[in-house]
Amino acid sequence: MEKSYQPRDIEQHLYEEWEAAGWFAPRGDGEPYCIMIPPPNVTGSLHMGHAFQDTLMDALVRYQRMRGRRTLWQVGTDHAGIATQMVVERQLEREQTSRAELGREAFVERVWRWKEESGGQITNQLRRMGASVDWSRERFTMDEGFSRAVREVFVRLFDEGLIYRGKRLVNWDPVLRTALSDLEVENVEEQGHLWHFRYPLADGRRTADGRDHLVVATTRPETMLGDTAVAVHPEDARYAELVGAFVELPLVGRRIPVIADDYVDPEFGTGCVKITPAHDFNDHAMGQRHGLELINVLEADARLNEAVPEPYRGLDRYEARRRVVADLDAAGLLERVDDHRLMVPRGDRSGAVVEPWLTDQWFVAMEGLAREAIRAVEDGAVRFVPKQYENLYFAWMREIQDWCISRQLWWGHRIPAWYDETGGIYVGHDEAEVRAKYGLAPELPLAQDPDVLETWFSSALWTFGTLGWPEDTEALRSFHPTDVLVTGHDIIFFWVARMIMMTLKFTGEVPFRTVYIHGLVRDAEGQKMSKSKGNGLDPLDLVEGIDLEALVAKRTTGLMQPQLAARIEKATRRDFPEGIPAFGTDALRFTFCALASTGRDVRFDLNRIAGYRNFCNKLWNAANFVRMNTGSAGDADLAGETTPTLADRWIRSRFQGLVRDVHFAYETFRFDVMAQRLYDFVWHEYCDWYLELTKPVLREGTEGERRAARRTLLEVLEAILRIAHPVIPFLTEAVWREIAPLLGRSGPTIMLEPFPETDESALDPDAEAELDWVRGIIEGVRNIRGEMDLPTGRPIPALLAGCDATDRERLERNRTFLMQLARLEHIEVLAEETEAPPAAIQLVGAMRVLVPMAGLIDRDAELARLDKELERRRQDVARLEKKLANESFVAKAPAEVVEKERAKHDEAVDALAKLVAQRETIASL
RNA sequence: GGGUGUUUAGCUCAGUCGGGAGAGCGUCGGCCUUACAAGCCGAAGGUCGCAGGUUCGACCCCUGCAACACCCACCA
Repeated sequence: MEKSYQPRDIEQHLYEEWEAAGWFAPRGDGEPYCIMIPPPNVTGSLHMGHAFQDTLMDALVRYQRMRGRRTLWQVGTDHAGIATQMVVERQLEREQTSRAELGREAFVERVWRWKEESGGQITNQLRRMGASVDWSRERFTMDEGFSRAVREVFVRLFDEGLIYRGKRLVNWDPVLRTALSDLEVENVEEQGHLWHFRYPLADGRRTADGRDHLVVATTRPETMLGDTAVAVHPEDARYAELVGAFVELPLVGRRIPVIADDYVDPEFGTGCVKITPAHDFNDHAMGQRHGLELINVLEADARLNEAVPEPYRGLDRYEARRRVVADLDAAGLLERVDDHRLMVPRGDRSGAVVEPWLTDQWFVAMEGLAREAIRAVEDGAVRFVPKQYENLYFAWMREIQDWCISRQLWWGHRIPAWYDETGGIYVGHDEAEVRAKYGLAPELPLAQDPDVLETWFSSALWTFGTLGWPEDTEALRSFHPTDVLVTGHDIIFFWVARMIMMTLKFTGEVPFRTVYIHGLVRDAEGQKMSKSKGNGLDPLDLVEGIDLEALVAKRTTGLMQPQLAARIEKATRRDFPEGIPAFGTDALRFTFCALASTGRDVRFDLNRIAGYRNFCNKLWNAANFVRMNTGSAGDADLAGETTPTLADRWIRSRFQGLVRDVHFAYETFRFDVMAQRLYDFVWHEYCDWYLELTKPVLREGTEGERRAARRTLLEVLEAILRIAHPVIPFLTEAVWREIAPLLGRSGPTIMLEPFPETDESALDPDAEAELDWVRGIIEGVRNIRGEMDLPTGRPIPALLAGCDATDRERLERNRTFLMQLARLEHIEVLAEETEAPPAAIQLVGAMRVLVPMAGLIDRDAELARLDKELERRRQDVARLEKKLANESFVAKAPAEVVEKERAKHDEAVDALAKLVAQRETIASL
């Protein structure tokens, strides 16, 4: 083994070996356990969020695999319709061509080629993270089998009337020129204006106060060309007489009615609202209530169409806005313009302002599906961790709208619907089936719907589609429902809810029993990591390291907004002046686990990963020590008689506590607690104490004691490796292969060894109590040594005063430990009748630990130290006295609590008295 | 407008059953101590966001408020 920990030397080749050996596939006849990976975009790359969730899934999967479950971690990628199509379209743009120029077939062909080229990147990154997914079962959402499942679902939903086609007002992205679902629209607050226009009253009417016009306020002037009414509140006295009257729509000249509708807020603006039923969701609803005409004034690219007066035709919507405002102003109809903050709907991929637009689209009727899915969570068939996400889920599901699933894209699952020339709709797996199903003549011309399904429609089938549905496969029977879904809260609606609905509908089962929701990974300032902000980190850069220049280049190339490059570069040079060192996969994984506390986002801080890299190094070096003391260098006979020391009994007992806590942490998805316990046990118990206690035994112990120490060193280390393996698989595997043979374990890999289970018989409260006693003395002496600046190398004498029989026995049993770890010259019990020499003092329970001052300790320094301690004890006593003097405390608190406080009080009083006496002694010197 | 989460040491975060708060990093002091200087030993550092309430007792339970973050929503 190398002297220092070098992750790059071990990680890569171990993974290749695991994969080649087929150890990731389900094996054995244990109870099945299954996790489905949230399929990443096939043409994307691994970001911190992926690395985070993949780490958590891998820990769960490795844990269950080691516990003997027949474990499947299903892997695959998503075709990610819009995202992927956008990437390829941008490539075409650079080549001075376009998808229109290529044509549909060639374009789709081109996307497939790009998928083949780039699709390996994310799976390779997944390998580098150590993910123990079953590659032999890798799936893609557009592979033949999965596509069949998608068509099957569509056809069945259509045949049941749960999928329908209709002309509806939908969210339209005029840049991508496709419909979007409500979820794909982000409403962002932006600064805009509120324009006040005068609409002249028709037929010579006047308002009550004598004006000849109404004033409407709008944030969308250009849509006025499609107005078909002006609305007021029915109880608004100002306008009551005008309801039923008409205004003349400026610029257009159309007579439009004044209507009353209680949607109108009389407090806002003037209390008059222009109504454009074809271009606003609220106006559309009102139009339906009042039978208003729908006048569509926009083309697919948001330019104005033939329905508007000639001067505006063909103008972009913003150009039209300027013209409309200018023309109204020129006509004296612009009353005023206010600044106004408003929510602007933008497409989540393109960033374009989305238009409500009337088009023919396909929808899924959600109400019934949602009802079942709500019940599944209410009944606990699906459980969210943390639980509060269930409320979020319920809130959305109870207000659910029908789902627009058609997209005007070319990359995706083509909608399995055909039309005849009269608009008749036929749905089936393919054209032949459609003709047979509907009894259509072979010569009847049919054309397939040009649109594709939204990506989330297919993702919703992920848990059962990947296992072979609609066939009744062995995999489906074994692994469905899956056990846990690990995902971020940002896709609860997009994906989790839809999976629950679709899976219940088609399998009658829930897709998973537990949904573990993790936080989002943010940068050290708490900002969301994103390419456009240039604050993202590539997990592999943390694993392998990257120098500053390369990092700057990576963050500033290919930006959507190149003008940000300078700022990003500056921030990068500030945050990573030395670049990023190579921390290794294990350290990164450990960090993710340690940061994964429940219900909050995680700030990724380089200091944390550096600390956990140090932890890996610590474990590596501990293993080094164990090997040096147990390998062929010494006598390796571990089989003979052993005489365990206190240290051996203690560490085995403590290890049981670790095992118990780690199991509990996995059960409750507290990866942070698990990491904390591993860190604490390995570093502060095994290394700081057990290894140190072992040194004198190995040097001076009897043969039986030495053998016991070697065996315990090895056995506990080996068990540590197994318990830590799900988190830090590489380091543990590398070390385990060196260590295990010494214990006669011959398995080929740690990943198939059993996970440590609790063993009550190893619990040893006596040993734990006695070692606490030993520690108390050692720490007492160390405190004196540290406070008095006595060099570690200089042995000092110690005396124990106020000892009872147990203390004396313990001293004799543990003299070697005390001498060694406290670096003592000698240690003796001070006889009852003997007067103590001037000494620095530490209290250990009722006992006093004394370090004689002669020649070592300065009187004033010791007085200062004593005063500090005295002050602390005085506060203790005061607090406890006050508490016990409180009659209602004594009367009402549980007896054992009162008793405990009394004992604490007595001890504190006793300690204080001893310190006071000691202070007098020292002061009189 | 509605909802959720967060607020604990200089920083990043734990804190289970209500019984006077912990870790890592950083800081300060001492150590090259035969596994590890990516280390060892010791120390300092807290008005648990604010105000009330319940309770013998509150970081913890209740109410209100504030700040920050996020989600949802039709105020033109």
